[in-house]
Amino acid sequence: MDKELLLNFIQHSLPVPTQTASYIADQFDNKVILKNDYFLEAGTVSNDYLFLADGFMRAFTYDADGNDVTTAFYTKNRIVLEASSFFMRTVSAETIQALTDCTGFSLSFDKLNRLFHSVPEFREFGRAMLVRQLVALKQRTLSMINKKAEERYVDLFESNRDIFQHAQLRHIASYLGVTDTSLSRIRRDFSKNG
Amino acid sequence: MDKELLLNFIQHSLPVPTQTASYIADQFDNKVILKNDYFLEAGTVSNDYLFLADGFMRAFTYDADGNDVTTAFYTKNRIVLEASSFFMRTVSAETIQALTDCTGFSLSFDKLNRLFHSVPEFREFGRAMLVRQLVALKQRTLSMINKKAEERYVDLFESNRDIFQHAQLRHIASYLGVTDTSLSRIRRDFSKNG
DNA sequence: AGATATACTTGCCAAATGACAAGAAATATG
DNA sequence: CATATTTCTTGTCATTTGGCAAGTATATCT
Repeated sequence: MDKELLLNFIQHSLPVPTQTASYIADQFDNKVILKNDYFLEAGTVSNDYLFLADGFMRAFTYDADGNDVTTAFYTKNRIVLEASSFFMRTVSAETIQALTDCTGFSLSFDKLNRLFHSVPEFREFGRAMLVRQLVALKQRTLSMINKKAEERYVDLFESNRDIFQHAQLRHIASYLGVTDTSLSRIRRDFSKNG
Repeated sequence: MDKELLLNFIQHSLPVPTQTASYIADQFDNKVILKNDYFLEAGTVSNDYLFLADGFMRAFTYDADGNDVTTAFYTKNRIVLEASSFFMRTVSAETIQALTDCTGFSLSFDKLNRLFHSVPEFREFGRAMLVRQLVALKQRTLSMINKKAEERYVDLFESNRDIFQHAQLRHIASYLGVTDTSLSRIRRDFSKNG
């Protein structure tokens, strides 16, 4: 497994010389997570920042009635991170699970902090990481308020069609804030009228 | 209006010499927002970080049916900020409104960035600010999933009783994710059984 | 391929929530 | 202080959504 994709990602995120980018990439460890295995378990502290080179994951928690609720999907060439637990060193309420076999590159909390000290430019990387996480969460929160489930479904379908290739409809349903029964009805109406 | 409260807040957030804290505090401008006026309007870019010295505010947006939905409450001695718009320089989907006459100290985006350059310790302040915002948003998002409205009501009542002194019940209702009708019923059941 | 398990759709019914309206209470205004 | 306005509660009714179960389709395993 070579680190080309990771190197690409770093250079795309941060304007640093190739040499520095290589040094940063070298701090990452190879990570393999088999289908259905966990990258992070609820009740534990997240200790790894992960660049997902290949595969597909989801985060989930449980609602007040004990139903499994998907809170996020992660696709390849993107970051997998439960930022709140990772940065605050608190136990996570969410579990992150591989939905297909996954490979990627992980950076521990300690190594990330060492990079902050040894590579000054990397601090900007940290700041950008936080802002990105915050913006993504905010957008999702707002979309749950100012869009109907049907609209969120269409958005997801248009923008992230690959999710439909990997995730089960009940995972997508709970991500959209409805039951699988309701999603079924949304899909029926959508294929008729939409 | 003196800046003692602000100075206090800064020194509590950041281990810096009094002189440095004073210098930071000097960058803030006095801000007065009268009851019902806006600190931030939806559709504009947030340009101010605000330390609320006195008063009470709320943030709100509209749902798909056009209903006003409260997304946050802000109490005195705390920060008022729409982080996503402020840091990304994008238009805000939320409006932040004073529910009582408010006074505080604001710092513009430019001045904040200048502080990052002129006061190295301040960068840690920025990082901590982002993490706090992220954690708060995450906690709220999760509580909307894994607690019932009744439980969120009790939590809010126990932890933030002053909100009930200032906010209208319909604002609290939408913040909890229910209509004012439902909140009325929750309160009735709560005063009977709880 | 055949058998078994899992996932998806659909209909029916129940429960929860919202919409609306009327009255009571609280607050603001002249 | 009296009136007007706004907010809160509560009842009735309608709508939405979920729960459940049966049937269908799809995927998995040997």
